[in-house]
Amino acid sequence: MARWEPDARGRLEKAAMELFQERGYAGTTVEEIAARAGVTERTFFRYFADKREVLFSGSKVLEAWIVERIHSAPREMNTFAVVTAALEGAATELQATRDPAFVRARYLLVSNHSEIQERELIKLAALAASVTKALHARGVAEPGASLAAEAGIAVFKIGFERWVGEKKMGNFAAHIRAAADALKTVAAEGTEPQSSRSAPQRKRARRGGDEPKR
Amino acid sequence: MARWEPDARGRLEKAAMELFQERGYAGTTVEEIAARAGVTERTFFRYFADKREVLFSGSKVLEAWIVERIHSAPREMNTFAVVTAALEGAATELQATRDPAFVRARYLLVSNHSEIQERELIKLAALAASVTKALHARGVAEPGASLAAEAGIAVFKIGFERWVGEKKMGNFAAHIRAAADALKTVAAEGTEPQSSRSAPQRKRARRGGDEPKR
DNA sequence: AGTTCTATGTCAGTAGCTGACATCACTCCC
DNA sequence: GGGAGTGATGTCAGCTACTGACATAGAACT
Repeated sequence: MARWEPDARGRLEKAAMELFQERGYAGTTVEEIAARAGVTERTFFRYFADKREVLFSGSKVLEAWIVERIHSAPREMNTFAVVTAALEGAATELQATRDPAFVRARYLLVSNHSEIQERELIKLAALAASVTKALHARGVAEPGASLAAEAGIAVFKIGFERWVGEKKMGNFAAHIRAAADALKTVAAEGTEPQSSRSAPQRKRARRGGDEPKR
Repeated sequence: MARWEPDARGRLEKAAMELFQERGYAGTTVEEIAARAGVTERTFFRYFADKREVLFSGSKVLEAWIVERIHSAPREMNTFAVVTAALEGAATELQATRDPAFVRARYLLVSNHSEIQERELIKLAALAASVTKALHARGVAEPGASLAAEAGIAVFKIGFERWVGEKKMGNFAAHIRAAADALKTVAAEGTEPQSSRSAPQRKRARRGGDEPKR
């Protein structure tokens, strides 16, 4: 028999999520998390660099999903399409492998605690950097690669928020596609009347029924 | 005569920047900052919510510049143009009122310390939220408002990085304009071949001489 | 059987941050 | 002009996140 219960990391993550929901993030100490997981505080910090990090085990996986898809995208596909397709694929995979209730609970936790939100944002920034690098490997030049990556992250964020905001969480990838289309529309609006900045505003075209209400 | 030296806040900010550059962010304690500013640690925390916050007095000003410009933009102007114009205006104002050496020093500090970078990112996220709100006030609907705001922030970030990256920092607003144009190009690429995703990649058009080397 | 490995525990210490209360020049008001 | 605030600061005690150094005991290897 093993000397210790296996999967201390997993137990710590589970204990942390439970306690954060029971008592709030600030209201629970690392010592309490460790105790519930049956280890000491010191062990917690061997697995996680700090208290927040316990909530972010999934971010490396997400990044891998996206980057892989960019690398394996057909050569002729244009940059923004590659990015959005990769995001849609990752979204589908995420939805297939994660419990929606967990995803929503974690989202609420993050959006209610700026301390955690900061960490989330830097993870997304790291994701953008990885996407940029993957685009460079496809031969995409600067600043197009960075812009496509950052725009992609914006699309992901907004698509995610609208997905999680649904009463019954539907198709994540569809929300991403909708956000990408909306971004294209917004960006294109500014294209023609650029020199004389007084052309009448065009109405945005309504796309098919995937968009949430609101 | 006054009981205390005036502008404790300013002295703290100055002392902090100096010490962070001398000994690094992690290598300087709040106590040291306070001592150099001639106050106690407790007083530091009366002016700033935490150690990082001492570096972010400028972010409210920047936000105000941008939001004001959005509110006062002509009604007929289209959304993305409003945002980029506001960013360009704020960029010009920032460049006119801040010492480039300070801006660069602060940038290097932020980009070398993930702890500070997290704070920077959440300030930008708050900025995006304010831009979104200002666009709502113009009658822009969701998700276009959020997307335009997030895309604008991406443009600002990348324009800023490329500006600070220049040996001799030139025209900030021009970098923002270049980034905005590049984003439009990137987003437009994905427009036509959407249904059959195998159309040949088009070369991106090179714009005029404002773009930095790299 | 002995050695080494590895995940964990123990302990002491630093630094960020907070609440409670004290101080004292200045100001206001009767 | 004297007493009662007021407001920026100091003092102090304390919590918690986080770290380095060292100890321990099964497990695995030879």
